[in-house]
Amino acid sequence: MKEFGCFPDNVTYNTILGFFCKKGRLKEAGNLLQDMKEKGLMPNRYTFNILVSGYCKVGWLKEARKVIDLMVQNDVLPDIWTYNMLINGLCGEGRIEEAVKLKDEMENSKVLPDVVTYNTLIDGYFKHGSSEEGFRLVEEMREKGMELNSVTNNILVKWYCKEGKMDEASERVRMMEESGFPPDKVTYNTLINGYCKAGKLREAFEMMDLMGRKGFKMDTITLNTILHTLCKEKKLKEASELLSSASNRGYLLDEVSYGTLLAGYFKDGMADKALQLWSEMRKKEIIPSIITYNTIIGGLCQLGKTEQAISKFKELLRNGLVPDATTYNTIIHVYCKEGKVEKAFELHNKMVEKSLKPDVFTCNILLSGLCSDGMLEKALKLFNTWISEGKAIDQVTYNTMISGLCKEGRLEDAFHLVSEMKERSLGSDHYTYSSILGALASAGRMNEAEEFMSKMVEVENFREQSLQLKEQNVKTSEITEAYDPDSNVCSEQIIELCNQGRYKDAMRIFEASNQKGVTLNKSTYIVLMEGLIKRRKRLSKAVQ
DNA sequence: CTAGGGTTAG
Repeated sequence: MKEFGCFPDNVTYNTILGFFCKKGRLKEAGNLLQDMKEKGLMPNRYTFNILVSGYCKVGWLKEARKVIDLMVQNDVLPDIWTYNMLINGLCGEGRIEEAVKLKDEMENSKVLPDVVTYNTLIDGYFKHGSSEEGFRLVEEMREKGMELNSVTNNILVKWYCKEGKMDEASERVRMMEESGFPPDKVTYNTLINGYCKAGKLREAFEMMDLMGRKGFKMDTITLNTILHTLCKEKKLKEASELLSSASNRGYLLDEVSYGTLLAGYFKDGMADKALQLWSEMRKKEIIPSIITYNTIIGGLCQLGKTEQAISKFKELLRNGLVPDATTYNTIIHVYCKEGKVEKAFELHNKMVEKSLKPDVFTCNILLSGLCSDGMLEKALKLFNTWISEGKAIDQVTYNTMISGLCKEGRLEDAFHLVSEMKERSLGSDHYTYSSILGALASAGRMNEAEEFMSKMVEVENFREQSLQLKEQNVKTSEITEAYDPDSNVCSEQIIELCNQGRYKDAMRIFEASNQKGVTLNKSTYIVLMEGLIKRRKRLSKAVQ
């Protein structure tokens, strides 16, 4: 009896443990493990592996390694699952080199890498920008006589989609049809998402049709893809209708479905709808993941409801969820916005304490916080430390520093960063332009402003950018941007003056708005810059 | 108990 009672208990525990780990609810997982030990049940290979997977999922790799040590102590050797999960964890952190090293280590031990190992690494390389290495591993698989399975192919399809190479993606799918691994549900969902992201909605719907004809029923992920696309197109009403009709027609909705619409509402300034949806979701007992919590916290922060945001943060901790980098970044951001830079840094330290690595976002937020709080020197120091430590920085990092320097009138330093940016092949954009332009205008150096513009335009693909922004502007202008009246009035005036060819006057308004610290619409900068270029051409013609 | 599709932040 005892023996019989014991065995199913262990399995039961493992199953529930797996459920909690999958959902990122580590606190509950920990409690359960404790409970298990108290009942005198020994963790087995499954138990250990479940824990490794749980820790890897939330990025606690050190803890995952500790579990592995514990395994060895208990005479349970790590198996192919353990290795693959750890490799996946490393890839998720962008630590591909270490992951590959682990694969080599496996080869030396008796656990040989399998197709899962390769797929994990290939996807890791694709996700972190080294597609050549990814393809090299595909070659290595072939050399070893390993067959590419549908997961491998789906990884490739996804990569082509991400690169916007939809023709090559379809070609890959055609190859799959001839192989032993025909396209599956994931393949179709990947393609549908690819077409949606590329703005080719007609093709996306054709693909949904094809998916159905191939006998695959639309699932939650297909629905969520469409929901996301509708939200992106600002068709919130349609999205909301889809959500309720899908639910009525028996489709399963999950926390991602709700999270998607929630984010859509917040982005579109419909905060009350968002909050309403949140309580609707809670009523349906759909448990939000860390990402959904991030959405609501971000939304509340945007509304200036910091207290409520913090209370949601505490709530997620109580629910046993593990905050991720985004969670910390969001709260660090709101502290910076409120001028509580010290509190922001405290949280940054907490982040490090929890072995979460501050990323580009964290850096950018802190830099902008320091700059707008009049601590430019500190910002510069942080910026330089970040660079000397070889950490990743991006366009936004440079733009933040350039803007900070420009606001203090340190134009020469700003110019220096603009060229440094180019050296790192990070392109300038309208943020860069507007900072420099604004500083030059404030200093009354109009001629240089124009000169700077035409110089930039020669190098960057400015025209394309401006076309893109104009397109975006058509969409956003359909919805009233009511949140900043100052910004709208100034923007309209500037655009109107530019249309009349009165660029000098436009610059004057620009200068004034700049001094007041008013942020203009993206498109205003573009219109103004184009105007300045036209004027410059006109002047140079006149001289000739 | 591991790999591939959908959600978040500057």
